[in-house]
Amino acid sequence: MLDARYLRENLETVEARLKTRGAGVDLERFRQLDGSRRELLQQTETLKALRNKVSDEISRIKDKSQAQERIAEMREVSQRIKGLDEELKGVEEALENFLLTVPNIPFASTPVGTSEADNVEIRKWGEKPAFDFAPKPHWEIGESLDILDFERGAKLAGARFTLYKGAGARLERALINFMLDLHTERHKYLEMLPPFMVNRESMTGTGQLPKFEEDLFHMEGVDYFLIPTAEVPVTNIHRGEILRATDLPLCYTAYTPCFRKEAGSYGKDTRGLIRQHQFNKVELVKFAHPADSYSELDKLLDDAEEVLRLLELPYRVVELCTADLGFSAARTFDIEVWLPGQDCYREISSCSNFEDFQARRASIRFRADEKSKPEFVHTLNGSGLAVGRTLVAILENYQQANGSVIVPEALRPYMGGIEKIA
RNA sequence: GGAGAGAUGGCCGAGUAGGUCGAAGGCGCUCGCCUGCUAAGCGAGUAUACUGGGAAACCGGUAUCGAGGGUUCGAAUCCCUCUCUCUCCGCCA
Repeated sequence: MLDARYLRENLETVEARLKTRGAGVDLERFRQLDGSRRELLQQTETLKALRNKVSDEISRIKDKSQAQERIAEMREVSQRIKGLDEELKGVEEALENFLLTVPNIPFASTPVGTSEADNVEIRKWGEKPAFDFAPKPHWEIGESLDILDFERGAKLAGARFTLYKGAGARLERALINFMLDLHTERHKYLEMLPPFMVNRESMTGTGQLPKFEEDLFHMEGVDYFLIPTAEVPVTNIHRGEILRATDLPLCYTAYTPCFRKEAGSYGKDTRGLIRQHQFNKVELVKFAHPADSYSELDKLLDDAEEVLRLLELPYRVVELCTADLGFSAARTFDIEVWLPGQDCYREISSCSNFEDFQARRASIRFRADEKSKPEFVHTLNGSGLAVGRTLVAILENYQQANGSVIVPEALRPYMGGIEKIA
């Protein structure tokens, strides 16, 4: 959520910068709502001040029969206050609802673009493997090794669900543990294991609601949502809190499954593990001092890249252009891993700085020092990494001519020492 | 699922025959003084949001005692609904 005061004072600038995202925002509506809010506020508060003053006087009068006239007056004042408050409430709700649907302002240097084609490649790492045979896509490898069962996944739940079997299940689990160990032991993140369902407030805090409810699985009977990413519960850990500046940055990592409806992606990535309703992810989340948030973003990105470097999987980093930026993000770098079976790079991590956008929604603040006023922290997060897609990358990059798959060396301790899935 | 108890400021904890309560007291913390031996004493300060004025320092107004609604001139205090926490019973990995 953007700061109403900042918006009020910089309406044109904000409007121009939001336009680069491609979504037009009618800030005139804001101007109207904000104006009438302040007008109503002044009216009702003036009356309340009067009422408080007279009520105080009444309390001093011993003989209440002497106060009847003023009581009658105040009765009327109270009625007017009630009316104004009701009107004000309506305006404030409308204003709040409006502000909750306005996306974040892109970072100053974010490349301006009109589609994902305008994303900018920042760097590449690793050598694409050379094959003396035609590399297969992971769904073929997985099925012929009998470690991924798409048909039975569909039988159990439906399309976009997969059953992992044997070495496939173990590989997924090994990856989760490998990533968590790396981030906790080497990168010094604190591990969290949060609820996989959250309430409406949490979803609003990170920006999934109110705008994107159709992407979420909602429980029947209770107002809970399945989390689409650990970002939601982990960022909301400090919702409504005031943190100590000396504790920043707070760096958390969490493994969770993620649940997404993938509405609007019919026919897209229908084969294999790329786009599932349920997938595993290890997430990195930071709460940072505003002055440090962009250097923290660089570090977070590097922490995520480290997973691929250790697994020796080729990848590239791209910076998202204004049109491709997520609703809450100010700046985002995607890590894309090389998938030889599909002859393309695919997103495996998305690392963003949300600046104070989520912090304002969720009221996550810090005090620079004892005396100063609380300020909003900057929140950041990134996948470190999407586990299913990492498994995909391993299958495709480490596949052999005979159909087997070599286990990356860094992963072998997590796989009971086995070197090959055959 | 059944029965009961509770939710006050950073923490602890007063405050229910409605007014002088943004809220006693203590702890903690900050600043100053004193003292001097590793601690104590004294004084002052110490919530947040919105909003009006001001260049600013700052001054004023309103709201907030779990959340929302009601009664009343006036509610932390009375009434209703909800949420959460705790205890006991049942069930259960």
